[in-house]
Amino acid sequence: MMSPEEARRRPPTAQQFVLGELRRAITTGRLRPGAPIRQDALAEELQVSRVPLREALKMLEGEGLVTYQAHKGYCVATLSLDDLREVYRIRELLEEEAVRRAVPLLTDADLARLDAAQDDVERAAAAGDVPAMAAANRVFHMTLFDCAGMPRLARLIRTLWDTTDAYRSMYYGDAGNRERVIKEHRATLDALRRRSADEAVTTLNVHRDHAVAELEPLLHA
Amino acid sequence: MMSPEEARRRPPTAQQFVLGELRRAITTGRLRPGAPIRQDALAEELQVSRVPLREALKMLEGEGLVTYQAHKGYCVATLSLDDLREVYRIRELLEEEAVRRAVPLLTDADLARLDAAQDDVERAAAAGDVPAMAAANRVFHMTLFDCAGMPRLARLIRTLWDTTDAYRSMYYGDAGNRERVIKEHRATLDALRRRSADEAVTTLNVHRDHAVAELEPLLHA
DNA sequence: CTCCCGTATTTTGGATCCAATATTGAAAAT
DNA sequence: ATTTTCAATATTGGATCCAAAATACGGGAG
Repeated sequence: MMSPEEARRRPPTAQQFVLGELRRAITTGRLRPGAPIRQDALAEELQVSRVPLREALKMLEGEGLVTYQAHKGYCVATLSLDDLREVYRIRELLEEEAVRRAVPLLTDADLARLDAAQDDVERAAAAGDVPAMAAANRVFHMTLFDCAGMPRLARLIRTLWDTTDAYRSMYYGDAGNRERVIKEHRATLDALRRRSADEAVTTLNVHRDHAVAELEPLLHA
Repeated sequence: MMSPEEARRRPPTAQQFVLGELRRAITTGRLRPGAPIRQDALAEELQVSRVPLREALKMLEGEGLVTYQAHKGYCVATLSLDDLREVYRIRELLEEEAVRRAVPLLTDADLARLDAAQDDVERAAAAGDVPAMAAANRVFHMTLFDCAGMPRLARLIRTLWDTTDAYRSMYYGDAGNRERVIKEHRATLDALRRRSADEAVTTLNVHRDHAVAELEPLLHA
């Protein structure tokens, strides 16, 4: 038997539940990049059979979060340096488009939501809560991208973020990085309030470049 | 028992076999956009159980080729006019990047492969073989994109092509379109041989715009 | 005649079971 | 000691079976 609140949150199918759990486990780093995924053990841990687990894994394979070899199984995907640079380059292209489309459509309500998201980021940073900050940061950016009114574009960007989330958490471990992120967000918000797409794009590009510069060394380990 | 040739072609797992078959069925239009997918019937038709079929469907869901609703099942995805424009806009961004990266890296062997691909396109066009022309056209473009040395970018572009393939086949039904495609490919090849990224990008943009202009009316049906 | 409700049927979701493949380890041959 | 082979084990792949949900259908009330 499940408690009502639990039942409300839990997705209506086991595959969706497992998908969410797996995504979290990978993007938070609880499942390390490169680690093989033992279906039996994972299924038991999540209290489901292997069937919905395998469906969830196929989904993640499509998104590039796990790799698959026939008859050998799934592994958490690893990122090479080239992969990292490629992902960030593609993000640059897609996110610029999203921002340029979003800026003329921004409503006051949108700006308020962005402010609220930024507050969450700053609160998490002040508390030194790294996972919370990573989550809030993501909400901040996705809120903006969603304003572009291009759902497929937003989805692509999301999956690109997913592939590097496991590494991004490390980035927020550093207090200096946390502070810089906040400043850069404020600059972005400022540009958005002034409806300057060019400036918003520029500040976000700088923001991204800082992240990739910090991330690169971590990939050699 | 399987014949040796058949065994060699057929993927090592049923899920991969089904994935290929489904992809073909959807992109060639044998499974119509919007059509619900009856798992039992399809599984029997492909001579497999529902388990590998469902794994393949999850993969296609991730790529956006089918839609899924819990407890209701899968349908072949349909494209709205907005979807079409969005997909082509994203393609424009990503393909421009791919071409600009590819041009300085193009070897004579690459150009020879592109020429060969173009020959296939023209042969299929002369024969009036629409599916063959669609396939050859795809090979032509992907050959170029693969030269960029950005595998993730190429994969993204491929999945974007997949989502519109079902409609693109109609495009080649028209003889005028077939002829124009050939001309535009030749212009592109010319630009590539002269190592002019700008011109290649321009011709490909024109090429794409023609396609989307022809495709738009078809989406109202 | 229309609408609503309850039952029958279809279809999907998931668990278990068996088969096929890969991996591991130990014994034997060089 | 090293390598090779083969058997034992672990793990994945797939088929069948059962449960749960949605859809379709038919009867009754208004």
